[in-house]
Amino acid sequence: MRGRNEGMGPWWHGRFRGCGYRITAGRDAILDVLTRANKHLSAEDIYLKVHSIYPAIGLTSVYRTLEILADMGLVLKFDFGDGRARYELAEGSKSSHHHHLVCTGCNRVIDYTDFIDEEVELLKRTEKGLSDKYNFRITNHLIQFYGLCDKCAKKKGGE
Amino acid sequence: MRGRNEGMGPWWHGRFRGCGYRITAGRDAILDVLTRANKHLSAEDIYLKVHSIYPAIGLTSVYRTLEILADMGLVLKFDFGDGRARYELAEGSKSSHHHHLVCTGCNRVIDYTDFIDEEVELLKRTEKGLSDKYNFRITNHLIQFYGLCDKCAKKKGGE
DNA sequence: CTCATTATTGGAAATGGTTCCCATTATCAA
DNA sequence: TTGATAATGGGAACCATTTCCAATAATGAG
Ligand SMILES: [Mn+2]
Ligand SMILES: [Mn+2]
Ligand SMILES: [Zn+2]
Ligand SMILES: [Zn+2]
Repeated sequence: MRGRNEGMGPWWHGRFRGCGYRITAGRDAILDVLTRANKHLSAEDIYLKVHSIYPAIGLTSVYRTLEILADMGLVLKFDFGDGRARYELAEGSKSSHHHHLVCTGCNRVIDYTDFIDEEVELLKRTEKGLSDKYNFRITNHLIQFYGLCDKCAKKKGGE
Repeated sequence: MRGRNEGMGPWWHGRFRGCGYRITAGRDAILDVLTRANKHLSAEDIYLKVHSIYPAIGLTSVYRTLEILADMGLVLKFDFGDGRARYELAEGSKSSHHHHLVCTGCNRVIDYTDFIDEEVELLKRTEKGLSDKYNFRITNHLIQFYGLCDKCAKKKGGE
């Protein structure tokens, strides 16, 4: 009845060691926060959350760790147009592959998975075609829709 | 045999006046550069090009004008991950709607229109669905593929 | 055309997210 | 346990973009 991870650390330890990275308290805490988070956090958001658990953390280390995680493909880095990068754990236990709906009025971001199957299917074909034609090794894609959320549309429409 | 624009200024003068904006030499020069450009220019790129034609221009005005143009939908603003915004004239005389292929190795960007019809058709359906479900007024979308161009793939593969 | 109104301008300074630097510390293989 | 060295944190540097404001120029009324 024991969990099958009895005795070993969290899932990401293996990935880290595999890439030659050391396991540190700071990195553990950052992954912890990312795993727990359901929103799209900025580096400072993450720094503050980690800081309350592990006060020795430095903002610089947060940036460094996020860069490593992004390189390893464990987190995704987004630009939603508010001047700071946003991070979220890539496809994992909780989250599944999704795209974003961004309100240009209030910067609210909605994760959507509707139509994701059709989209992914078309994307696969497109990727294949583009890879062949332009000799590109495609590793990732970004799809975002921009517009006004209900509240912002009302606000603008009412004036 | 005269051009049908005899006597009136360039095409964007109407758009500007319609929005209550004044026509200035700086704005004319910026639009000129944007119309002529075929690459994805940064604000500084534009500033330098305009400066050689109209030396009185200031970088601040370039930023201001680009913001106006983006708001009016005449130019599109992109983030290709190199730390500065890139601008291109929206669907116009020369350019047609297209998406981007971004090399994460050297930051090269390729405009592609392959599959654009299928993509746009799916996007339309997706937009409709998302608008209804999330009550969003969608005005725009962004699609980018990331990967390594042939040169960068070779460089990494060879090591 | 002349003039008054006021949007626009350029330059300098401020902003703020991110990166760099480096002396100190912590990890981990041997 | 210990040595090699990866990782750290904090302050300073970086740099694209904004802010500020006095000077200027575009526009419409007369
Ligand atoms: Mn998301
Ligand atoms: Mn383009
Ligand atoms: Zn909104
Ligand atoms: Zn490349």
